[in-house]
Amino acid sequence: MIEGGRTEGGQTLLFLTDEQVRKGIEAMFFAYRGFTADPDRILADMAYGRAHHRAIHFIHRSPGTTVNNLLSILGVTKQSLNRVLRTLIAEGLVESRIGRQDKRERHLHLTDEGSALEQRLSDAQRDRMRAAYRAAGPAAVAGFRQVLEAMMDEDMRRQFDAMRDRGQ
Amino acid sequence: MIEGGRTEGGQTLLFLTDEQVRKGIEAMFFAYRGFTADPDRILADMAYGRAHHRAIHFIHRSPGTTVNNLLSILGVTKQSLNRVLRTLIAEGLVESRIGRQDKRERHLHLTDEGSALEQRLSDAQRDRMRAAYRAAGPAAVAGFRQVLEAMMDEDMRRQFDAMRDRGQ
DNA sequence: CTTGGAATGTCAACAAGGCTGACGTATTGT
DNA sequence: ACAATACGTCAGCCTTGTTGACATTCCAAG
Repeated sequence: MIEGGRTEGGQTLLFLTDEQVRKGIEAMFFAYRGFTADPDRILADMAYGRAHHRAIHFIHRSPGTTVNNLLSILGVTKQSLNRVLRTLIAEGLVESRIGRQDKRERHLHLTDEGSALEQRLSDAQRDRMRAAYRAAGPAAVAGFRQVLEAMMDEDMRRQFDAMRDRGQ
Repeated sequence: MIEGGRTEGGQTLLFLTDEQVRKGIEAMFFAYRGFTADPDRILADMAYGRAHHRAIHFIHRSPGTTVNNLLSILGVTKQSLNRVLRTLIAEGLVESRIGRQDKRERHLHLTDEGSALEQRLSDAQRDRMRAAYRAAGPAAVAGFRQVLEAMMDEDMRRQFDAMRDRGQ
């Protein structure tokens, strides 16, 4: 599928039909449902939702990140994030430490309990992703990542690349 | 990136590290934001949201589809869909025709006005997708689709494949 | 012909998680 | 001293999801 008559220059002619693109859109829609399904199931039993998952994920990813930083990564308002963060701090999953240089800043860390939940959630999500990766193979995964990156907004791609550099 | 020491058997060893998988998860998160950004911007000016877009998309895709059918594609409750559908019908974007064989069923169609909005929305979304496809190239697109399909739930994949067969 | 079940619609109530606007409090930099 | 920054919070609104209850209409089986 998604083949397309290569020209002599290595270009393709047929793979950009509206139908192909539309199928990509729908694949994205259905895949995202699968992508969030497992953590959602876990969170449904608790008082948390997808928003909590996202916060926990990125705090785990960047321990000590500030509220403002997290805000721009998640792309929500501080009021919205605060509501989530407040419950996570109250329940002892996240710790908020006052900055040492700049005391206005709050640096966010997962507690042991927070890390445990993060582990549970990302295990579920990673299992699915890993299975998909395994089924598709490394070449497909490389293509997958290329297309996703090309699909991001500029700002997002910058955020993403910044995290990638650190993560590697 | 996402390389990985091939063994003699054509298997790979290194591309399934937690870090690689985690990056895939984050790529999915950021890319989905980009994916929905353009239609969301258009809809923000109107009284509609993402739910309306989804309904319109799949009605366009499968004209005459029943409410139940749409329900299972979208994966929401009938009450939730009904609220969306009611406004779309009231505003004259969607037409609901009583079934000829089974008069309990309602067959959904876009009106001209509904088609016009669908066009506007999917043009925006397709432009981004098309740009991403073009930037990544056909091989990457094939991999992208493979991974997305592998990421879906069984039921979703069945839905998706059914639509693919018709769409081609 | 009656009756059970299926498909649909509708009302009500509620929750999550977005949003805006306004305001308060430290703290920092000019 | 004063403006700007980082953060928290209150109040209120919207969309979009949920459950539960109930009415209607129709098909199909007894």
